[in-house]
Amino acid sequence: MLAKIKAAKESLRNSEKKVADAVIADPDSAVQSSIHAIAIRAGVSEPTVIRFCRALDCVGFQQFKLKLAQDLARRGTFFYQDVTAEDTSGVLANKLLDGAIASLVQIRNQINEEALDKAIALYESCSRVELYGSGGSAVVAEDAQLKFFRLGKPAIAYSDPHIQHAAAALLDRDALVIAISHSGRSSDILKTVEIARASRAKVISVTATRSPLAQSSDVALTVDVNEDSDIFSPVKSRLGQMVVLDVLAVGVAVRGGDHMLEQLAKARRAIDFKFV
Amino acid sequence: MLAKIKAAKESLRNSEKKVADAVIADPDSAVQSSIHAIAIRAGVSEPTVIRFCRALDCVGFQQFKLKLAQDLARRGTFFYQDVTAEDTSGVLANKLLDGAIASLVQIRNQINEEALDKAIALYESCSRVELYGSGGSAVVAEDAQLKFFRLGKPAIAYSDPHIQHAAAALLDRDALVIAISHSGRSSDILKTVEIARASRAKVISVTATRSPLAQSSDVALTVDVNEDSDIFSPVKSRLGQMVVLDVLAVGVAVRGGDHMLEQLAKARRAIDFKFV
DNA sequence: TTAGGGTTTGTAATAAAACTACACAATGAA
DNA sequence: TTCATTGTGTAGTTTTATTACAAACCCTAA
Repeated sequence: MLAKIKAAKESLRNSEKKVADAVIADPDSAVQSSIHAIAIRAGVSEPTVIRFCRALDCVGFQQFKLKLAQDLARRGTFFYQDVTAEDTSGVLANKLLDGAIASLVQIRNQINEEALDKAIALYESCSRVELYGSGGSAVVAEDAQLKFFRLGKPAIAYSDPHIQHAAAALLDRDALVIAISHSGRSSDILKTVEIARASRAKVISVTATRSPLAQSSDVALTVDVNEDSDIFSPVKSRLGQMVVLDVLAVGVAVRGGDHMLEQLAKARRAIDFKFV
Repeated sequence: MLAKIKAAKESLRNSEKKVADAVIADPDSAVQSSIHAIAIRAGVSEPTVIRFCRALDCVGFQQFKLKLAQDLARRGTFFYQDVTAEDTSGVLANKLLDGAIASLVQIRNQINEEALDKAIALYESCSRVELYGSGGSAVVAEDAQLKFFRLGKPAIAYSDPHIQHAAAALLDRDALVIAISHSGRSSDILKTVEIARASRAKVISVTATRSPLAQSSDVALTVDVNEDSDIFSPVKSRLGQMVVLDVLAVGVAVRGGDHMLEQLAKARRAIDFKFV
């Protein structure tokens, strides 16, 4: 629509051109304005605005506004923008959400199907799962625990590194570790994984590509995200980790066939009803 | 917007529900209709249609139509698809990520700037924060705690409803509660908030539009998401809640000026290095 | 240059849509 | 049952969009 206005502009009458300029100058406010407001802003009369709409193949002003609104909604995908002290809270929210969306899109484009299949296979051949994550990643580990313990095998999350060490030492070859870390460079988690592997447990890591943690695990589900703009701890990678673990859990569930899916749906409804 | 309508439907009055049904049944024609036409199709009076729009946080019918139109325009980029047992893990991952992305886009389009400003003001005027969430929302509460305790005021998260009750009873007028719940209908969280308000604490809720929890809090930061396709507990609303709380925390931080932002950046680097 | 055709634009009136105020009806608690 | 509260519709008001028409403009040709 905006393109259409620009293209049609030359063939418009003079005062209609003024309308075109006013709309192009600030399309966002145009969709919220009445004919009256636009007429004033363009310095023309109200019927001129209607004639402008008709020139653009719209039956009236309302339809024009609707088409323009839909156009604006579609424009511009999502990208990072740093927040500044001058942003209103609405602008701020949009920037942060755009960033979060952009990072999920990035993850979507980076999925390693092979790793995912391997990870699913590892879950299927294990008898229990332990999830390790500290700091921000502890939250992700707990969230994943909620999913995995419904899949039929014991699942437990530890966030304290000392307890992780102790737990890892008690694992055996039937245990599966899921180690979560944004950077994959924290000495605590590396030590924990080392101990776990010494106990012959399998290790899936959810972390950054080619990080030490990724390299020392059997399968790495990588989550790489542009974190520069995060003020707090990395929210975006947290979101990404949660989604990737959801993918893993759903992947396992789907392999279990319709029966398992139904059971999970039931479980979900029961829990939703009470808790969420 | 459609998700918002679905989420709010239960809390609407009977004849408003008829409007909701009519809109959901054929949203495409709804955006082209006048109040009159929609009123007839839903079998209600015209003011009821307007009241329906207002219930959805729109200032009037026009704004409602505009938002709905934009919503419809945006759909189709990323959209929900149910997973099936035949999906390869790659397809599965794409479907789930698309769904997650779509839900964040929805949230982005629903930001209530006014509520956000109020929430920021509430934080600024409180002396400490308590975060309450159970089940899946407990994870979100913990995540938010990590952010808020860096902002300079004590912040603590409780996930056990009994402890929440006890904690809420001990609050005073300087305390701020952030209550997190997907449905906003769990009796536990409602009871907790009731106690908190009796203690004269302020309450921000992160929950579904017009849910009982939203209605019984001072400010509601609404997160409405289409959860039909989730196999496990609502992942998407979890993501949304986390992002919304991130927006709130960043909003507070930004109001603190450049000095605060620098400090947070420092804190972040220190913690990243060690933990994440 | 100016009279007359068409074209462009605005004014004012009309129609339609959105919205408000209020009153009646339904519902639920005392 | 009565009273209070909530919900819903009717009728009127305001705002917005649209139409009809006339003034202004511009070009061409006498």
